[in-house]
Amino acid sequence: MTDAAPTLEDVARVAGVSRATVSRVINGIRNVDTEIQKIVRAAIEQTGYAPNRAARSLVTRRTGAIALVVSGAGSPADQVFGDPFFGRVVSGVVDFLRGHRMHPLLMLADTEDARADVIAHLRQGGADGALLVSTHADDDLPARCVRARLPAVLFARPASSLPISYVDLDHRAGARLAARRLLEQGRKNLGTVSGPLGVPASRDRLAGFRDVAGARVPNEEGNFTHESGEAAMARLLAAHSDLDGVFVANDLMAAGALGVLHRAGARVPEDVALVGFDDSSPARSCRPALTTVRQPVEQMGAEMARLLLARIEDPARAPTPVIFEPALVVRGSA
Amino acid sequence: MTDAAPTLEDVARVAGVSRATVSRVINGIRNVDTEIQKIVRAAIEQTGYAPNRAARSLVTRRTGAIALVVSGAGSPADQVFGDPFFGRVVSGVVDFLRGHRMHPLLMLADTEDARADVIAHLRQGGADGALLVSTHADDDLPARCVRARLPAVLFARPASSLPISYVDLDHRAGARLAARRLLEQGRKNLGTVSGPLGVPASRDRLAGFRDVAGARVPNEEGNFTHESGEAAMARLLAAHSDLDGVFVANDLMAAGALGVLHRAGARVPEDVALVGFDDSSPARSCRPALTTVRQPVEQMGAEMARLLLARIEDPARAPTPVIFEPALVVRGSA
DNA sequence: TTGTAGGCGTTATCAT
DNA sequence: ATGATAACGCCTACAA
Repeated sequence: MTDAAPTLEDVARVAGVSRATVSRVINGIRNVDTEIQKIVRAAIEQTGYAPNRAARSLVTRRTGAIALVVSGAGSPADQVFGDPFFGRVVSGVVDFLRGHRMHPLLMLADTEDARADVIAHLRQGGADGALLVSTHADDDLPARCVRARLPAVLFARPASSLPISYVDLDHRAGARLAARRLLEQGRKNLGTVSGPLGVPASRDRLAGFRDVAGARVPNEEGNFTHESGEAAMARLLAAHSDLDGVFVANDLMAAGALGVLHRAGARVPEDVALVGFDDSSPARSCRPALTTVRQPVEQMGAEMARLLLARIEDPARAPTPVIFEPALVVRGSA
Repeated sequence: MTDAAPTLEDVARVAGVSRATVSRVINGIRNVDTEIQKIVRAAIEQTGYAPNRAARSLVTRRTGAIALVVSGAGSPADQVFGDPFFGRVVSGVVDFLRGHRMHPLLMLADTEDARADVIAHLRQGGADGALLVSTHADDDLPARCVRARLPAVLFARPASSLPISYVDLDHRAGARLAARRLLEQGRKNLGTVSGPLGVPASRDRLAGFRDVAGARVPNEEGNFTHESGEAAMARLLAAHSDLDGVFVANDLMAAGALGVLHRAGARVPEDVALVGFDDSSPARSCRPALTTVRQPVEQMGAEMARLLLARIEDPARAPTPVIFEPALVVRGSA
């Protein structure tokens, strides 16, 4: 048993044909005699041949990989990958990609060095394109991809207008759903806990809620973590003891808020109705389970991948935004 | 502006030197005149040159990528990537890899086709090696990697002995820690909720708990999900109403158990002390926060990556198991 | 339908 | 210290 991996040449020799013919068989190109196909396949089997990806990429200029980048200054690895939200994005992406025999290359772009590395990697042809999930609105990676003409698709609309495809949710409409639910349940004294107001999605959700609930409903700002949800809810409760309906801008914070209400002796939903956002796993595991606004994250991830592959296929393709509609999921909390 | 990416040749022409010299500068090989280095760097800057990864891989036989495989029959994408545990593994792996300018290629091997794809990908040189995280004990991917002589490292000891490196936790010792804590708190009537007994880690944790708490302590089997924790706790409570100390084999289930106890009117820790396992995010967000057995998952992920790179560097390297020690983290629940 | 031959962009081995 | 030059393994006109 020699150690060098068999090449097209070896297979061709065993099959008694030329390299070109073997290549054709492997790439499923017609115009190859059925009988010869059999012989070639047998030779492939016998030699244990596996095409060399690097050699193939060199000529096809495709790698079969795309970068899945979590971008934004200072987002510690453990915080990002631990977030159930990101897990859902990944899940949707992987699920779509597998059907196309492609795989995502995970990259964390939390420092300038790391961002430069992402760009370099793409420019070197280390991946055919990039899926960008920014954690901060002022992330400059999208613009750098555009400038370098690298195929890329974003999760969430870019802060400044850019010729680039992205997927997003109609956050504002989602928050309106939450407000209406609370109103329909007869709640009179509403309040809300928003996400960090630096990110567009947070602002949109707050705006949507106020569209329906009134521009003056009190808000406390959180940062999407469980702890911040507890803290914000506590502040809200301290300032407005008569609250009977609360919209919390994501489920993780809502779970925290639920605990605070509980310990304050308020029954949910009897005394205070609570609506979350995302429909992520915490929403299902809370007791009572959360009534929440569903964001089809997996689908959004899949769509991102679809847009990217289309763009890779046709570089001239015009950038497209795809906006998803939220839906209210009614459970026990409101 | 032409469209073809500049090559070594282009840079060489601009700098007025040979391709070889440019290559040397790029790869940081000594024996290059300082003055010429400057000229070459300027030419690189001017041309906007970026080395072609495929061409480089073709000769170096390295890709700079490793496969991070979640393996095991039928583990739906959303369940896997949503698991905070997997997020921690990824986090540790990415963190270590970035220092070595390498990136993980995410692959889900939940069907035979997908597993074959993983092997094929590696054999084709699509990645330099694989990190395998199996969800089932009877996963055959590790054996297939060994057979194909593909560098691989496992998370958790393989079911059947295999010449392959792996990282693992001393689960049994961890469970003993939990049992001792409960005993020290003066608890007399202990019970436990185990993970699925098909997986070695679950069996080890149960065995460890019984080492200290007694071979006959009642157990109810769960499957590591929140819901299964609720169900198992409910069964345990129904059969043993006098329980005053419970060890639940992971935090997710423990969070479920906590809710069940709560609704059953049992105060934690006053009436029933509860100890979890993992020290994952739910442990911190529960109220009371969970006393739990910490598993240094991020470190374990990093070590996996370290072992793999060492093996890639030196294919003759002997397989090594690395076992981590658990630690008790005391919070409010026990 | 099949074979021939050139080229993809690097690295690495030689001379010089 | 630098420059030719030969691989690396594959795809793809083009020719037959």
